[in-house]
Amino acid sequence: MSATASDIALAVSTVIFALRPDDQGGDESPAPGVWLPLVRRIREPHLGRWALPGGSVVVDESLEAAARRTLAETTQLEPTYLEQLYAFGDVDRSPDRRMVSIVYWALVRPDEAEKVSLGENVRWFAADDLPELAFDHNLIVDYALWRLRTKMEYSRIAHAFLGPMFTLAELRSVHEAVLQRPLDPANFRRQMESSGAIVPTDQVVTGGRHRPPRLYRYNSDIELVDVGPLTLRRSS
Amino acid sequence: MSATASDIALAVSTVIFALRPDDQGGDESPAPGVWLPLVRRIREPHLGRWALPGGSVVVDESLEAAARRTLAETTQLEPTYLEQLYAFGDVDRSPDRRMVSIVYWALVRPDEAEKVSLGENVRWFAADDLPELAFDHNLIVDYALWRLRTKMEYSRIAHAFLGPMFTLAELRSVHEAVLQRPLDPANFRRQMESSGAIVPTDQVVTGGRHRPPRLYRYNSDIELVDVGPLTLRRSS
DNA sequence: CCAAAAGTGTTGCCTCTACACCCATGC
DNA sequence: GCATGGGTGTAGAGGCAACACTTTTGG
Repeated sequence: MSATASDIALAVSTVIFALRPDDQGGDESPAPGVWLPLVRRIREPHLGRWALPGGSVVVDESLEAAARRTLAETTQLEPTYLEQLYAFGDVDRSPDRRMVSIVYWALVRPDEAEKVSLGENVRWFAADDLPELAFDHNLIVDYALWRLRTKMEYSRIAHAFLGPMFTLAELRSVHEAVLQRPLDPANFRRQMESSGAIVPTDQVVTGGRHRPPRLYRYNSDIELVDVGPLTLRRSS
Repeated sequence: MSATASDIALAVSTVIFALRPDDQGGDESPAPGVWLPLVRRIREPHLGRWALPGGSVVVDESLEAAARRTLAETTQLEPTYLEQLYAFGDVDRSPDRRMVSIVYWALVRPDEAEKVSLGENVRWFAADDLPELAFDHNLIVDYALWRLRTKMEYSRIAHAFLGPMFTLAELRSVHEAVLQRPLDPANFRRQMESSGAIVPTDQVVTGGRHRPPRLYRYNSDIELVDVGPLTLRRSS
């Protein structure tokens, strides 16, 4: 009950999602799946196990800044989307000392994902085929996946996996990869168009073996209204 | 970057909602509104201002347990519903030292709400007519209100404001108070019945000036599937 | 009987889904 | 021409809002 500092360690961790082909050396165009990078622990507890990237919060940075910093330090990633997930603080979640983790979840584009410096201690894993992770990180990833899938259905976060311009087929394949089921191209098109979330450009993609698809851009005016009043915090 | 303890104070706070008549001494049956109890700060910073109930986390209790304990200590309330809201950790949210607050939000029944020991330092406030609160607590309440209203539309949390048995009119008045708009009794009945969330009992309420309404009970089998995989944590 | 709230029926609108069909390009 | 994915049209099912209507009580 000290008024100046606590005996509880405060950390941030981040679940970063990217879309990658499920079979990297196999077929020419396999359906993409959800992957995430993990880092190997180089100290006890859980030495050698894979864990979410993260670290301690420095006293003069916000929680979100801490998430971005530790993410860059461990994986060199700069996410296009970053949102708080949950604060995990059960008493026994770390074997050696009491630890409270503020967990964020993030999305990165495939080209950004390539910048991850792979090595002995950083690797990509398919989100639905993880080993036993350190601490309660399996539970955390499950929750983050649930949030990703839930939010993909009612919100417009799919563009965070893509570049500034994209075809409707690309956007649809993002949804299909996350939701793990095929979507009707015709209905998907109408839903996206009527939502006002995307804006057609006057450019098309040539070079395919078929009719050239139109390129779209995200409509930044119609911003997602699904974070509630917390978006106001950015302006203050 | 110490590995044992941080210079960051860790606290929990809770936004507790209850339904109360908006005009307490006025008309015979005014439409109820959303109220919350606040405590007056008895030390700096923000001495004298109203603030959310809360306190420090003890090293051997979970975050949720800390929320329940501090809530009981300051207001004697034991909520029927308690869920984590958000972790607030901006650098400048407390003027004297760095503080990270894990905020919960809770619902209590009106009869429970009466147990609050009112006095100089604890008072109920209408949620849409608050004074300037300590720290960033106005923002926090706004966010909690948004979550309450959003969740009321897709989830079944309204019963947390009621006792074990209730009429459809009572359940509807809870929705109307939270959503601040009238609902069609006929359509509301069908939505609730078809959702399977409520079970009719064989009891009715007599004594009114009209046809006696049937009493309903909540169906605990169909539990809310809207918290995701985190509900599994309770069993572990 | 009358007032008032409980409870039921019905209609029309809107959205989503499934699927048929046309369009534009490379080969 | 033909294969392929881009893009449009459309009929049926289901959900929801609005509102008319019947039922059951107290006075």
